[in-house]
Amino acid sequence: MASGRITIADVAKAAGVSAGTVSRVLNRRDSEIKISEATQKAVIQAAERLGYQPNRFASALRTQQTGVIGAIVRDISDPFLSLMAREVQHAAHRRGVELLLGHAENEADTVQRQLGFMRNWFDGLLIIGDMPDNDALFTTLRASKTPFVAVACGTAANAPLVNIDEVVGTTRIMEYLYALGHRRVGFIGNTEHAATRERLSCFEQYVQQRQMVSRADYVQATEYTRKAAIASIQRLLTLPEPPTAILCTADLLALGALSGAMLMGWRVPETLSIISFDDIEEAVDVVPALTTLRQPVGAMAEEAVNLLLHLINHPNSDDANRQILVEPSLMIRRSCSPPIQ
Amino acid sequence: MASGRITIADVAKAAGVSAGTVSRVLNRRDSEIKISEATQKAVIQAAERLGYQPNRFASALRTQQTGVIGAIVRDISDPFLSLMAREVQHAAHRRGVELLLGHAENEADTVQRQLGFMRNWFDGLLIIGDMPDNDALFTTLRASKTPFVAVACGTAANAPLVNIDEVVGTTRIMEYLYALGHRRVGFIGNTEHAATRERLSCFEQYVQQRQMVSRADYVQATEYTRKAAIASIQRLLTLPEPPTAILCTADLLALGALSGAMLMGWRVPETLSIISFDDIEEAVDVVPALTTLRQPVGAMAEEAVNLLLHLINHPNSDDANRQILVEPSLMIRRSCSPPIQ
DNA sequence: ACCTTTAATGCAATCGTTTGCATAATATCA
DNA sequence: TGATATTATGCAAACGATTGCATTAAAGGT
Repeated sequence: MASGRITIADVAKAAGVSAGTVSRVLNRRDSEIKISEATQKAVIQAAERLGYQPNRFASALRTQQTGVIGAIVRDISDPFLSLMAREVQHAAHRRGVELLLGHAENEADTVQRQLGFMRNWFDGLLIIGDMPDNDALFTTLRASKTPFVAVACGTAANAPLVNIDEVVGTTRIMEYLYALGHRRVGFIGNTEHAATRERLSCFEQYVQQRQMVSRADYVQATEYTRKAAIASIQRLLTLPEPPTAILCTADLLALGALSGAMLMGWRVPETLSIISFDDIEEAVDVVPALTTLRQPVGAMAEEAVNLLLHLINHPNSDDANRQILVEPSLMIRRSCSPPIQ
Repeated sequence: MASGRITIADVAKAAGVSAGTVSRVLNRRDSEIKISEATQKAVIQAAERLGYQPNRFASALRTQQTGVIGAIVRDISDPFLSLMAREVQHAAHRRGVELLLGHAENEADTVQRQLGFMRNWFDGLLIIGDMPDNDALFTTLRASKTPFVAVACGTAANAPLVNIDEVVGTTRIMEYLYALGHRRVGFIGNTEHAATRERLSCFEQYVQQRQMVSRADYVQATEYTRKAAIASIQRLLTLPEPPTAILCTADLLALGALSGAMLMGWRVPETLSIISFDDIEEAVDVVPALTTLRQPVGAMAEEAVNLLLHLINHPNSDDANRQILVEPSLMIRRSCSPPIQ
């Protein structure tokens, strides 16, 4: 900790006032008890001169809050989630609060550990990405009265959340594919994630409604790794009647699918179209650039931080289950074209 | 914060002992003052039954330490650094201490902000990745007597650090390229990073020593983004006598270079070899899989945490400038082959 | 049986802030 | 000019854990 040695008492002495007064001038929220201009100057100068840094622990002990929020990220090295982590921190800074990140390793007991730890440290928590045992997590949080907001965990949870509108998003993708002429579409995603399940059900509904080709083996439930996506697409492409387009529920999977297809000698988009969700940085730089449904990460991060701050400051408001759905947008690039035959 | 209501006093009352005793049984380091078996049982049971969770702020206020360490990461959505962040947290957990992450946004003032904040909160700090103003940062840290370890910041800093041996690594790469027959090698890297400068100087030395083709425009100083790497390689490949192999100081840059080369119709490794540093997850899944110098992230993370913990527990030890260099290893995959002509 | 050692626990001060209440100083009014 | 309202500050009690010192109770020695 290396605590700066000088305390509020030192500043008080230097400024010739009492400790209470120092405290008041240093964090007076406007329209509170008045302090004369003269003492304000004196205190501030003294504090500056001595390089006073308040001891956050003493403060937290007394006030029961820390002014910092925590974010538990499912997997910090997932490109989409780390982007969200970055934006969320940025948004918090803009609002003048600190934010610290914890990585959950995508494992249930690590999540619990992080949770038990961070709950005591922070004024509120952001849950970023679908954890292994999402609902249990939310229940715990609610029970302990910890303010929290779930980000990018799907839209179904009974909790305050920020997410894209999955139905709108999936439909937009399917409409695009349909308009290009695709009737045989494969699906690759990790169905352990709530959001993926929502996308899948919307996908299936669309396929049925438009009377596209519906085959059970067109849907590949896979782990959320590039490697798994490679295996999945290889399975898809060796089917007797392979799909002409593949919908991946994340750019990460699409990148794997792309590698897998290339390894088998397919060409994207000439002989196979690939479309996905997220729009991570890499999506635009890879060859071919990915056509993907962009999640507006910056806007989502901002909404999430705002909502959390609101919940912290109004513990009993009726926004306790506010669900914020933001609109995604389709970034049309190079990985899709009309099917060949 | 949602502070669990019950305090040590409640536990004391329930167990029929004093608060001091409760404190002693709950965190007795072995071989200290003795407590009778009976009271130990009573206290532990009471604590369990009431679900007692110590208030970490009170504890920190009194003891001047928190039992958690912080890690400032240059850019949390950099694939290599986020891998390091993940491993570092894992290593800390194995050692029984908590670790929290902060993202520095790769900007000098955000670094300062994070620093001023985290210094007061944590027992020690890990600095992960080369920050814009590295040396100033270390000086500040040293001045404030904050225990810290620099990870993946190069080997030159006057600070306790963990890094690969850059000379060994770069030499290994160059020897491999030379053995394949390459004599015209391009270099892409962000020379604002200390590690990159070390690699560059080693690169130049090797080129000279082996009398390979040495041209100023073979060295492309670039930003650390895929996009910038694309631009760099395009410049390299339009040279009158373009290199036959490209050395990128990071896989991220290699991936950009790969895209750039493909866009211009070059084929890797058939007409151009690409080699790099890091070995991120994607390196093995991309097509062609990258030949790259692996940084043993897990081992580095473990060394870093161990060293930091040591510095925290022995503030005046003479390890204050311990430099730990670990050995990298070349992962030979598909992105390099002998030059064509 | 009394004195000394040892073992087990309680007491109370302390860490540095914040904040309700009391007080001193000044201004306002009759 | 004295009584009252107002303004600016000081005082001291929390917040919840840790820990040096004092104390009690039990054990050991002669």
